[in-house]
Amino acid sequence: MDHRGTRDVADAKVSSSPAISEHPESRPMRADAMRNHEKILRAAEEIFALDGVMVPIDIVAERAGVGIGTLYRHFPTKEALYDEIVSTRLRALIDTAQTCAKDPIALEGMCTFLHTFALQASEKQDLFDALGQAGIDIKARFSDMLDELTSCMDTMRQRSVEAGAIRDDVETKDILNLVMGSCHAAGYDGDNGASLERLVDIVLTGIKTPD
Amino acid sequence: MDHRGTRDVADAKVSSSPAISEHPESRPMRADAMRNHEKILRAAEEIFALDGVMVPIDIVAERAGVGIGTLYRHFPTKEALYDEIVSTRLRALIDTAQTCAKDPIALEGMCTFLHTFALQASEKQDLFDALGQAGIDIKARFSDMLDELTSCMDTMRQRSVEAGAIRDDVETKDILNLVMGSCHAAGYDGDNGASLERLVDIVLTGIKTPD
DNA sequence: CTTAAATCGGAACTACGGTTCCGGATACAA
DNA sequence: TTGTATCCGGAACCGTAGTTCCGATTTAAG
Repeated sequence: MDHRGTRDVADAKVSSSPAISEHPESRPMRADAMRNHEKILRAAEEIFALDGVMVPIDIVAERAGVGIGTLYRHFPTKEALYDEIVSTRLRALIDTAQTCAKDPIALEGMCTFLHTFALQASEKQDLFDALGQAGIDIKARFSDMLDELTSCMDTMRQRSVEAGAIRDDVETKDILNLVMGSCHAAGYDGDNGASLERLVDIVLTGIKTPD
Repeated sequence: MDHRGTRDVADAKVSSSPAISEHPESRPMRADAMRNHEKILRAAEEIFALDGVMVPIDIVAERAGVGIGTLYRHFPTKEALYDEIVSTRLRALIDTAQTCAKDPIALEGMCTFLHTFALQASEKQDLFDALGQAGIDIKARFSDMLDELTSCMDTMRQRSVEAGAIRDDVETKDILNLVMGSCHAAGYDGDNGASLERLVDIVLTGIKTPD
């Protein structure tokens, strides 16, 4: 026992160059605009991670050192901004999942992934929100990515079951929600990392086949 | 394995007689007023259970067949109404916990309680909200009851540990949050009961001492 | 039946968060 | 340097949810 890992993965930066690609014909975005776009993204990343989806939009603008109007020029909607951030994070998580799903030792991959997953969800409040809490509609927004993620996890689960490593009567989504519960537990104590690892291990113990 | 139970407990009715006790001197509450008080409480119970804390207050009034003004006459605040409902439910849960804490077989009591707890939290959305989600401030409102509940659970946990039945490195609050995670999982599928039992069992397996 | 106190109902007020709009400022090509 | 297309800022607007207020209605005592 002791499946730490958390690898390097899943801490990608939100980037993309809005200057180009939008309308290949027109002039590139003005320098100050690009700078602001970046500042907003940066601020949103920090604030959403800390306070989640519920934070008022003007807080983000303020933090970015930018007016509300400017923010809305770059992102037509609060949701649009939120999407940008969360989908990037989800994308990174999916990449991790895909890697883990290929681990020669199925259970090993599962453990690694769940720990990474838990860490990310507890560090990034927005991700956490998107993954479970909040409105159902928010979930719908990322449904395709969610499906992709779930399907990766299902691969891990199935392979582990076939290897006789975990119980065959547990659904993938159950595992996911159990881990989310762990995040919730660890989150509200300011209790960083330490206990989260332990909780995830409890869940893992629970889904393993009894020796 | 198969610790069902869910006993009879924990389904108490919200009651109390507002007519008396308020001002022992003054006249008793008018008949229609008492009827309305009751109707409001009844409606709130149903709606909060179904939709949680977030439901607009006028929905409750409407359901009770009463004007908003009337509702506010009886409960000066949305929170007041919410308090009434949730604290009654919490009280019932504490009673169950106290009973379970006395079970001669410590682990048995723990299992019974956790299943009851999970069932209640998943059936009564408001209880669920109060216990975890939502704002931290809501939690603060019931802090003394929460403490009482936690202390009961801690008794169970400690006795189980002493009996060598469960791991000694798990905190009470961890257990609670793990179970909440289960509720969350079961809740959003309209998946009633069946899978919830299974999830709680997973958690229980996870916290037991390896054979 | 009369009448005053208690209660009812819902329009209106308040606070808050998202979004729009437009006069003024800025970048940058000519 | 100048002109203009682009961008900035934040006041104002809108919808939503909680709460207050007061004229209309009802209870029940005399």
